[in-house]
Amino acid sequence: MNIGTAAAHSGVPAKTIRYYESVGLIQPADRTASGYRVYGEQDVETLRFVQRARSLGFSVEDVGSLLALWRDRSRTSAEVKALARHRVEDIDRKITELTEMRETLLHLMERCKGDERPECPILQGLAGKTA
Amino acid sequence: MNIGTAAAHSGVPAKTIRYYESVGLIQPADRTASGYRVYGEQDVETLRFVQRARSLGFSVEDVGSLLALWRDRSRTSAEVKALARHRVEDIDRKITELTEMRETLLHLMERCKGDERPECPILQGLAGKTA
DNA sequence: CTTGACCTTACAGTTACTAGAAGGTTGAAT
DNA sequence: ATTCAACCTTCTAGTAACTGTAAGGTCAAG
Repeated sequence: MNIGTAAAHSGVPAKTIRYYESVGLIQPADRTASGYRVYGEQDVETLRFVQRARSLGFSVEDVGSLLALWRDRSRTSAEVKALARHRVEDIDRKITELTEMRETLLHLMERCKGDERPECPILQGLAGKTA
Repeated sequence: MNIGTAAAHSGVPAKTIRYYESVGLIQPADRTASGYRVYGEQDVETLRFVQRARSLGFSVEDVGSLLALWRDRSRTSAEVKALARHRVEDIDRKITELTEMRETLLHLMERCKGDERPECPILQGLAGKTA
């Protein structure tokens, strides 16, 4: 199948597939005589794997490691679990950070009337005035 | 004061100050005869404002709007509050997304022994096998 | 044999900086 | 007067992970 079909089957845009190939995340596809990339079922599966891992927030580089582990029959499940654990820790850090931003913003908004008048504690807060 | 001092006082790195100037977020600074940028207290305050807004996750473009509102004596607090509300909504969406990623990952990890054996439900899950 | 959908490469743009290179300025110590 | 470090200047390029666009080749159908 051509790249467009592989894209439709895997959920990864054709452009992105080419990009992944260019950065070495996936193997270069075979080509027809005229230069078209050709994909098989196995390739589509790999693409789907990549897609799921990316959607869980693994970086392209992480996905590379995950793919290597996926293909390595001798790897231990501990290695994979460690990567997943790091990812969860990253996520936790981000959630904490976002939650703090949210609190601060809500706190500022609470005191802002949000009417036609110019007085705005939000801007005052951003300006650093404790007012 | 020179850019380094302004950087130290505002918490915005000198390089970043130049960058903000180059993209038009802040006004071009005055220059000495030899070309050094010169800053005053007011500039440092602006920089601090920018820094706080950025740390709350407003984009540089958003901060531009915020700065305009900050300087505009005739603006209504409703305008400012609307920007803040959008930002909170963005944050909420991100938190939801991250929480979902976290759940999925934890769910996969739960079933992975994480020992020396190769069996790994995490990889199977990423591969799309419901196993 | 032309049309339209598909494919190819290559380059620019996105966000918000950050690193590095090459060189000029300043102020203090020698 | 000179030297030295610490500052400043501009410019280019790199980061993550694509996405958009241009210019052009290919394929199957009518």
